[in-house]
Amino acid sequence: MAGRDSNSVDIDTSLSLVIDSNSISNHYSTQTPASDVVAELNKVSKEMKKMTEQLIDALGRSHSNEANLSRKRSAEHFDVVCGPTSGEGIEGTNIGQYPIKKPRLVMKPNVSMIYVRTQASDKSLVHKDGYQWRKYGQKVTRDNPSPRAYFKCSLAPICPVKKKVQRSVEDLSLLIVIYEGKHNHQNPSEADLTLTLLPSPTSSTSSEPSFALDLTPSNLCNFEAKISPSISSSIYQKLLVEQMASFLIKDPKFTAQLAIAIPDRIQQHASLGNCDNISIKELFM
DNA sequence: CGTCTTTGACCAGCGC
DNA sequence: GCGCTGGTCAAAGACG
Repeated sequence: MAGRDSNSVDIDTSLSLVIDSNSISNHYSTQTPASDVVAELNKVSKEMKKMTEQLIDALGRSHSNEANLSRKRSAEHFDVVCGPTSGEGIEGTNIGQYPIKKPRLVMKPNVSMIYVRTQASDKSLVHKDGYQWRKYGQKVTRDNPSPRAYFKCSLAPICPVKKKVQRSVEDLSLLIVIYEGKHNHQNPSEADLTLTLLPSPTSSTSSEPSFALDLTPSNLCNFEAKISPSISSSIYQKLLVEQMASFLIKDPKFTAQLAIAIPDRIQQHASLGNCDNISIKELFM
């Protein structure tokens, strides 16, 4: 995989789409009031929309430069496709004003890429995402002196997901993680993160409704789609949301604050007689 | 002893 | 057909 002459180059250099888990962790301190968390959620949702537009713009520019690409293996045609969007790819979409050339339209389904900021001193290619991986290879590629590590989901062959991890050639503290496929099982580390945001039959006696909020990344994609319906058809927004969500939901401080904030907001809506079938968007807007 | 990582060899796709 | 390159395999070693 050559970062220099694929779509990833523009993401890396001009957009700098990087999530720093440490900064998120510090940001949502346990001292943060619930109302501040709600305000932050609003802010984050707006930023996500803005970043999505920037990403689409950057990718569009990279597509416009594709005619200058040197020879490339078809397998090297990088696919920025997120999550369970099998068959969607970029095919058939027209990102902004930039046309997409046909030869690059052969996309692998269920391929996504994330950037992870790590300690610059950390030379390992370990990226902890909650799933268990088995390393099956490592290779130094032509365009990057840093080795690329190949991982399979530890549940293989039941789970066909693979991931490739490599340090950015331009920023050694940046880890590029490319996922291929979709897990057909639950993330072990997320299994206990499921709160309740659906009307519960057992809560009928209480004035405070019980809810179930599924905080798995796939569902947060839906959450984001509600936030910005104008670009909900974009496949790239899922990439952004999954990346952000995966960090947010793994931060115990953030989830704790969210657990406090949600019932608080629900109660506010309930007091306005407005608690049936409430969406996340309505809850925080 | 079982599991995981390392690493050289091998294979397949692509351009020339 | 050949060389280059990325991806995968599998034996050997490390580790708990």
